[in-house]
Formats: sequence, structure tokens, C-alpha cells
Amino acid sequence: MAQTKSRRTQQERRDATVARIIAATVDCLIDHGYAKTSTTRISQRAGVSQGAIFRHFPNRAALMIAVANHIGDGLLDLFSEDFNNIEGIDDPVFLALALLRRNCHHRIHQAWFELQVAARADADLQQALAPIWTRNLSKTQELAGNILPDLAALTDDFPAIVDVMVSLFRGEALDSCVCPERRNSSARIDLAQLICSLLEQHYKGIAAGKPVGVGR
Amino acid sequence: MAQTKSRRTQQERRDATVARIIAATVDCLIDHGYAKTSTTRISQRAGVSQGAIFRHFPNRAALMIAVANHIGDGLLDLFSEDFNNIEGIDDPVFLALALLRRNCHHRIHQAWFELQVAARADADLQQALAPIWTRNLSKTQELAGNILPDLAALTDDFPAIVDVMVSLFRGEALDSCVCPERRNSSARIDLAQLICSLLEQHYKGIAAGKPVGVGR
DNA sequence: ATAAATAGCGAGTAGTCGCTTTTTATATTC
DNA sequence: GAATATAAAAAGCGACTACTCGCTATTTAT
Repeated sequence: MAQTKSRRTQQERRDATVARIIAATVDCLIDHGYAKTSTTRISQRAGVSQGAIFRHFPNRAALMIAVANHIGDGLLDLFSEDFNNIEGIDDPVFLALALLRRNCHHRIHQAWFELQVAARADADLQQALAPIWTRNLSKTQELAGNILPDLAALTDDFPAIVDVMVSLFRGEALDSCVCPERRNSSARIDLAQLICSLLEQHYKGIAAGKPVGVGR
Repeated sequence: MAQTKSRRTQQERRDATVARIIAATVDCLIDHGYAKTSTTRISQRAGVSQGAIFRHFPNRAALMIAVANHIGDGLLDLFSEDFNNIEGIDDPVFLALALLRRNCHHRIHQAWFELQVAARADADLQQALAPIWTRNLSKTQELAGNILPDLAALTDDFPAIVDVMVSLFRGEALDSCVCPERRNSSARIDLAQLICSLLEQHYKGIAAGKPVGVGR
């Protein structure tokens, strides 16, 4: 039963190849965009033959959907990964914003942009991506609730607040497609923090029954 | 010199064709995306031969840049157009938010998404788009200042506020690439309005020298 | 040891791409 | 009205695309 290092089961061999193909596809999406992520390019990057891809995926579209799932999971994993890496932030609101912002500006998020915009004019891809993205958003809501339990308990608008912050930082990340140098501006996150503070105070005032005098 | 109606100068003929090609390109971008906006497809939509495109543009990239300029201007024109169409909104803040949101969700804005994301992996396109987009943003700031002169005068953070709102609604529009049905949710714009109210009050408090007790 | 099953390879398919070249139609000038 | 300039159409080029297929290499079952 002495297993030499070069001896793998077929399943292991298969899984390793599939993983290499998916990773290569993500890299190609980031470096060249959806349309130019050809099967030839993927195969070269993965170190397999072009035909080998079609042994594991019936067509390019199926590969892209598998990659979308991989990216969806990867983006969620990033939250816990960054959570352990970020230090010296006491304010939980700022921590949540920093996590979210890091997530949106991460390398892998660019691959998601490619898939998302490609789906705009591709009904099949859109249908496949919708549940992945919906799940991602609800998991993000869940994580936000874990980091900010007090704010979440304060108001029913909490999901909307998270939603707004997600849109904000994703919009910011999108802009860096054309203006990459603006990526590290702190103006937006500073203002986002102020906004969260004001919202928290506002909802606390409502909870305490105080007159608020804002909104309509 | 009596010019019949069917009689045009070469320049008029040329301009008309160029306009048709650019309009067709925008339509193709919206319907099929950047990569599938081929010169063949454009020519069919414009009702000209494929080769005719290259009489007016040296290559596809040059056409795309011309289209980007066209879209950049079109998006700005939309503001004044919508300004005249929107009625029954007294609150200038809500008016500004509604204008911005309409702009981001407009048909033509999807064509901009295509160009913007295509530029992410295309350095030449990125370089060409950057000034167009920068100009668009500063014009947007200008328009926002015109609609909300009081808020603009109140704080130096006004540009950052506008910037955040732009990112927010563009992020929202991006999501509708995958989840089009969520496009008309009012949650974000309602919260955005509340946020603007709170910010206005906050900066008024600072201007009056009151203790504010929020932010850091 | 041998046979069956799976994984991977790479040349080959038809079709599309951006772009060029050649040919035809239209407009202006003498 | 012939000569000239420009616009548009049509045909073609080489490169690239997703995908297929006959083949070899590796793993599993007997």
C-alpha cells in the first residue's frame, strides 16, 4: 500500500486539473476580460491542452458558471480572511466599512465585474449568475449583522443601509476601471463613516421617541 | 443654386453616415456588449456596408472612442432633459437624487458600462476614456452645485457627498446587470434622501458652532 | 499480467473577427 | 458633358474563435 508521490487516484487527478483550469480562468478574466478569456488562453495558463478543458466542461459557458460560483465563494471567504488581518480598528462601523471596501477592491472582484457585465447582454449567463449574486448579498447582510449587532437591532432599515454601502463601494471600484489612481482616495470611506454615525444617532433618537426633525 | 430636397453636399452626406454609425454602435453596445459589437454588426444596424465604417474611422478603437465622447455628452444632456421632465418635486435634494438616479439607470448608461469595463483590461481605451469620464464627473459636480447651492456653500465636503451619491447609484445600476428586477426598488433612494438630510443638519450644526458629537 | 475505463493531448473543423483592396456609384468642378 | 474627387459596396486576407475527434498516457478492476 506504499503510495508513491506520483501516484494519484483518478478523482484526485481530475480535481487538481479542474482546479487549475478554474484558477487560470479567473486570472484570465482579471488580466484580459471576459471576451478575451478564450479556451486557448485558459489552457495555456493552466498548463493543460485546450481540448482537456472540454473533458471537464461541456462548453465555455458551463466553465464560466463554475468560475462564477468559485468567485462567489471566494468573495465571501475574503471577509473572514480580512477580518483576521485587519488590526487596530476599534470602531465596529469603520471595521465593517473597511472590510467591505477591501472586498470590493480586491483582485478577484474584478473578475466578478467581468462576469456581471457580460451577463447584461447574455440572458443565459444572467440567469445563472442571479442566484449566486443574491446569495452573496444575503450572506453579506448576515456578516454585517454579526459585526454590527447593535445597529442591526436598532432599525429595520439596517439591510437598506448595508445595501447602500455595498452599492457605494462597488460603484467606487467600478470607477477604478477607468481611473485606477483614484482607488485609494479616503474621501468616500470617511464620508461613509460619518453617514453611518449620523444614521445611528438618528435611529437612536427615533427609538428614544425624541423629535428628530429630519426626513419627511 | 436651387437645391432639391434630395440633394445634399458631400459633407452633409458624410456627417449623416457618421452619425448613423455612431448611433448604431451605441445600440449594439447596449444590446450585445462591447466584444460582440463587431463592425459587421454595426454596419448592418446602420444600414451601410462594413467597409464604409473604415472610411470614416481608421479602426474599431477610434470608432469606440468617438462613441465614448458621444455617450459622455449624451449623459450630461440627459440631466437638463430630465430636469425639464421631472415635475412635482419640491425638495431640491430629492430632485438632485432623482435626476442622478434616472441618469444612471438610463439606457445610454449601459453603453458606458460596457466601455468602462472593456477599458479595465485595455490600456489604450482606458487612457482615452479617463479624460472623458473625469470631465463628466466634474460637470456633474457643477450641476449638483447649481441645484443645491445652499448645501454646496455649507461645507467643503460637498464634492465628496456628490461623489458618494454618484458611486451609490452607479453601483445600483451595475447590480441591475444581473438582477434587472431590482432596478426600481425605492429603498436606496429613500435612504439616500435621509442621509442627505442628516448631512445637511450635521454641517449646519458645525457652521453654527454647535457641539455635534458625531464623527471623529 | 491483462483488460477496461478514464484523463489528457493536439491537430483539425467551420465560422467570425478587424481590416485591406478592388470595384462601383455619386457629387463637384472645369 | 467630360474629368475629378469622394463615398459606399463587395470581395478577400490572415488571425482567431469554440468545439471535435482520433490518439496516447494513466489509473482501476480483474
